This record gives sequence, C-alpha cells and structure tokens, in this order.
Amino acid sequence: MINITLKQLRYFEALARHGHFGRAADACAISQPALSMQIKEMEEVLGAALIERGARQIRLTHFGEVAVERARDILRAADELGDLARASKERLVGRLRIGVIPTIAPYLLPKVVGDLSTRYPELDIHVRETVTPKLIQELRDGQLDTAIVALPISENWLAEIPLFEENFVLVRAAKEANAPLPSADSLREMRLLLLEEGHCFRDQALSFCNLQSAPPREVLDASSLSTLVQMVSAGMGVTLIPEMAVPVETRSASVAISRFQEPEPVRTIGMVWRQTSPLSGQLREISEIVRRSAGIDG
Amino acid sequence: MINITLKQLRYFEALARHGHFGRAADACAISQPALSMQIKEMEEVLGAALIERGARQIRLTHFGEVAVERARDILRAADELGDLARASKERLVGRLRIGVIPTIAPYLLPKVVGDLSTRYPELDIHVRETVTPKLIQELRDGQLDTAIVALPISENWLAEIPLFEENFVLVRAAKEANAPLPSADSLREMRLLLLEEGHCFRDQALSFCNLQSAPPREVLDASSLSTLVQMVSAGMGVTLIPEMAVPVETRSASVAISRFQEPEPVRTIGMVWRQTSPLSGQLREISEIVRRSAGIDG
DNA sequence: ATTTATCATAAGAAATAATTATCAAAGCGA
DNA sequence: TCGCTTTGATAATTATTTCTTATGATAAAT
Repeated sequence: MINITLKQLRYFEALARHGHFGRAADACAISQPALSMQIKEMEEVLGAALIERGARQIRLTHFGEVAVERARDILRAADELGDLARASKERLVGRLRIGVIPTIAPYLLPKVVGDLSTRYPELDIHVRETVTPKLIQELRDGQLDTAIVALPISENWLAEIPLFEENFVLVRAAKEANAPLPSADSLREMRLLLLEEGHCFRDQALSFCNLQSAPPREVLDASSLSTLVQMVSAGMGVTLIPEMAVPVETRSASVAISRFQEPEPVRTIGMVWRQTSPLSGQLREISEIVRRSAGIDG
Repeated sequence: MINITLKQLRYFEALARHGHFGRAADACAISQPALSMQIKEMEEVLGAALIERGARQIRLTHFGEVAVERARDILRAADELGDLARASKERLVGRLRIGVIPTIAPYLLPKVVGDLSTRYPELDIHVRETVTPKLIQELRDGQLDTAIVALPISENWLAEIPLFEENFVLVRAAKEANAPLPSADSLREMRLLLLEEGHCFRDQALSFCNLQSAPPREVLDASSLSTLVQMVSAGMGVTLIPEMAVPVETRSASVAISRFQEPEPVRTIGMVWRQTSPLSGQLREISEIVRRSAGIDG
C-alpha cells in the first residue's frame, strides 16, 4: 500500500484509547486480527513503530503519542466535513450572490435583503447590480448564484421562475398632469427620455412604442431612473418608469404619473439560475420570499 | 459505505484543482470512471453535492469550495504524519527519560547530559535519580525509557548493556593515611559507615566484606556519599566509595583514599531498557556516548 | 507446569475499487 | 440542423484490499 488511510487512523485512535487490541477491535466492530493488520500496515507505511508490544500490555511509543494526537485532529476534521455538509444542506448558509438589474434593484432590494436576512440569519448576501447580459454572463461563469431580471431570457441552461408583473407608467411634468393620455404610438412624436443602451428597460419601453431600436428624435440617455425623472421634472420630456419605482423616484420631483389604458405596458420580472445549480431547491424557496416581499412593497 | 476516505479526499482535491474529471483522474493515475465513482460516493456519504456538473465544464458547489479547503487541510495533516515519522526515525528527538542510581548520578550526569544534548540538540532529557528497585519498576511501567544501574539486574524483559567497571576505594580520616591497608575481612571489625537501606552500593560494599546483610557493629546510615565522606572526615569511621566519586567528594574533606589490592572490589555499571522498546537502536547508540563520557571522566 | 491473556499469522471469503467498454448529453462547426 | 467532439455517467468484469475464522506463539499468572 502506498498511503495511510482514515480507517487506519480510526483503528489506531481506538487502540490508543483502549490500550488493548481486542477491546479496540470490539469498539471498531471488527475482529482483532483485522485491527492488528491495519496497525501493522500503518506502521509500515509510516516507517516507524507506533506501538510497543509488551506481552501483557501495550504502550504507545513516543512517536505513537505524537501520532495519536495528529490522528485525532485529522479524524475530527473529517467528521466536521460531514457536519459542514449537513449544515449546508438543511438551511441556506454561507454566501449567496444575487444579481439584479438596475431598474429593479433600488426598489426591491432593501426589503428583499432584509427579509432574506431575517429568514436565513447565516446567509451572507452579496448583491451585484448591472445590466442583464452581464448578469447572465456572470451566472454562466459561476460568479453569481442567481439573478433577478426581466423575463424571458431564453437560455436553455437557465431555470426561469416568474416573480411578478410590473406595469410601466408615464412620467410627465407636473403641469401636464391633465393633458390627455398619449397613445403608445404618439409617444414616438414626443421627447421620450430613456436609459442608456444596454438596459433592458430601454428596449422594453421602445418596444411598447413599437420601435425596434433607437427612436427618431433625439433622446438623452440617462444612467438611472432617478435621472430620468429629474429630467422630466425639469421639463425636458417624458419617460416611462416601472410602477415599482414610483414611490421612490417621484418623492422629490414635481411630476405627474399616469397609467396607460389597456393594454398596459408590462414586463415580467423573474428569477433565474443555472439549472445545474445544487442550490435549485433553496433558490426556489428564496424566489417565494422575493415574490412576497415584492407583493407587499409594490 | 459508512465513511469518507482519504483517497476520496485526494481525488476530490485533484478534481477541484483540475476542474476536469479526466485530467484529475490522470493526475491520480487512475481511470476517469474510478474517479467519478469515488466522487459520487463521497457526495452520497456527505449527503451534499460537491460538484456542479455542467455539460462543458464542472464547477465546485459552494459547499464544495468549503470542502476542498478542509480536504487540503486534512491531506496536509496526513502527510505531516509521515514527515513526523521520518523525523522521529532519523535521529533521536523528543523526550528521553533516564533513571540513574544516586551513587552514579552526581558524578556521571553532568558530563553525560552535556554530551547527549550536544549530540542530539532536539532531545529533551529528563533525569530521575533513585534506587535500583524503583528505577526498574518505573522502567516496567513505561515511566522511564532507560536506566543506568549496577549490573546485573536479571530481569528477562530487560536489555542490559555494560558501560564500565568501577572500583571501590577506601576512605579513611586523613591522619590514618599511612596506616596499613585493611583486608576486606578486617573491615568488619572497623566502624564501617554505609548508605541507608535500599542503595545497591550498600549491598555491594557489604558483599565485599563478606557480609550478607547488616554488619555486626552499629553503622550510621547515610543518605549520600557526601555525607559518608564528611562523617569519615570527622573521624567517625571508614567507608567505601566508588572511584568515580573521589574527585568530587574528597575535594573539601581531609580524608585519605586508598585502593585495595587485588582482588579489588568492583562493580559493573550498565544501561538497561525494555527489550520491547522501539528506542532500542537509539539507546544502544546513547550507551556508547555514555561510555565515552564516563571513560574520559573517570 | 499448566492455564490464561494477548497479539501475530495464515488462508479463504467478502467487500471495495479499479479497468475497459459503452452511453448520453451538450457544445461546436459546417 | 446534422454529424462530430468532448465530457462525464453507467455497466460488467477483473483486481485488489480488507475482513473473518482458525491457529500459533509468548509471557504472565496461578
């Protein structure tokens, strides 16, 4: 044999504890020769005597005494590996890396992270806020465990689970509050302010206006919904924002919020993760918590 | 299977390192299925997934990442056990418990301990000084590794190795320096001072005088050779001391030292240890050093 | 001197781990 | 979309290891 085994360490530890081959073998639920052989094997592998065999009693050699302490350390560490596994199975512990798109993150995360931390006190939540393509990439690379994005993603290696539907609302300057609600098509003729390239929400807004890509008239590309709303408030145009963003973003801006008539613009927010992820079960559980948090909030 | 094995940890570590079943198997010099099976087995035993199996690439689960660190710790500790064994084989290290009889210890130990420490810097020498029966008992109980005593001991479980011969000399008051040398028999008629009961040297001295047990005339039982010499110096009688004790004990006493004529009284000092001791080899080596130290000294 | 306790050894049986061959799934390229 | 390749899983067989039972050897105990 080339290497020492944990089994040998267990046998040796029992032998050291009992000071007797027969009783140690009993404790290990094996026969005495089996234990003798493994100890002998271990001594051969190590190239040093562990046991001083007297006729009537055995005694650990000096090295044996050192070795048994090491053996105990090793066995303890091996057992802890099992504990660790059990702990990581029963409830979600350790690091959970969530990616969220920027048009959701500021409005959803405060509550969700709070709820998750309450539910899973030992969970160490990391948040990554960026646009969908990057989230998907990072998910694929194993840098994220899950992401909250607008569905569908349509990557066959991803599991998708819808969380909630989210309407878009029109944001106009306060003085236009009583103006007639523009149709989707007529938005094309207005000065429509949008997020910069890369944000899915930009595409979704354009889509609602039946525009495939950039609008005909110039747009100012903002990097956040806050900026958009502030710009609207300054009279620079109109914009769309997700319903969820309304409470936060219109608090300190003199703007008018109007819902569209049917068919209202809407997007589905969902959670995605690698289908192969062993966290699938827990992620499904987490998705429930997120859904509930979002429901109360929005 | 009931328990995880070191082999599995090795395979798992290789898999974590290479991120690829085939290459990890190569590194372990086994076939890919063998590795797959062991990893699977390990996951079943732990009850948790270690590996997230993607089609094109594999990735450690969160638990897997924790586990591989533990695995590395465990494997390192196991390897160190081998190192430890090698280290403890090549040269004598750690604790060495030496027992020495009182009529030898003060004259032999200073030099011997110094020489041993020089020769084996990592040796932690413990000295026990007491009478032979206690030394033998402690040797038997494993409280001592070796003892330096007067031979023979004649216990069949002991290994005995003679170190040197030691003559006895007569100690008389200084004024008696020129008196004729008494015969062994005539010592019986003199006031012979001896060590207290239990010291082998007492018995050896009595034996030289052809006395089986206590002498006919009253003796004062001293507890050390120093005391004996001081008593002689004070004119209380005569005594015998080992030659080796002469330089130390007569330094500050006005006594006369006389060697006996042939046949001189003599005893053999030797080293003993349990025949079963795994230190036998090193103890033999040590006995050489002790012999040399004693030779230069005495 | 016999008995008892204790560990070592041997041979065959059981369990475990390895190999080779094959399969299935998914990425990749035309 | 159709092979083709890569990669890991599975199955059947073989090899190895480990265990058990039976027995031996030695020294302590009676």
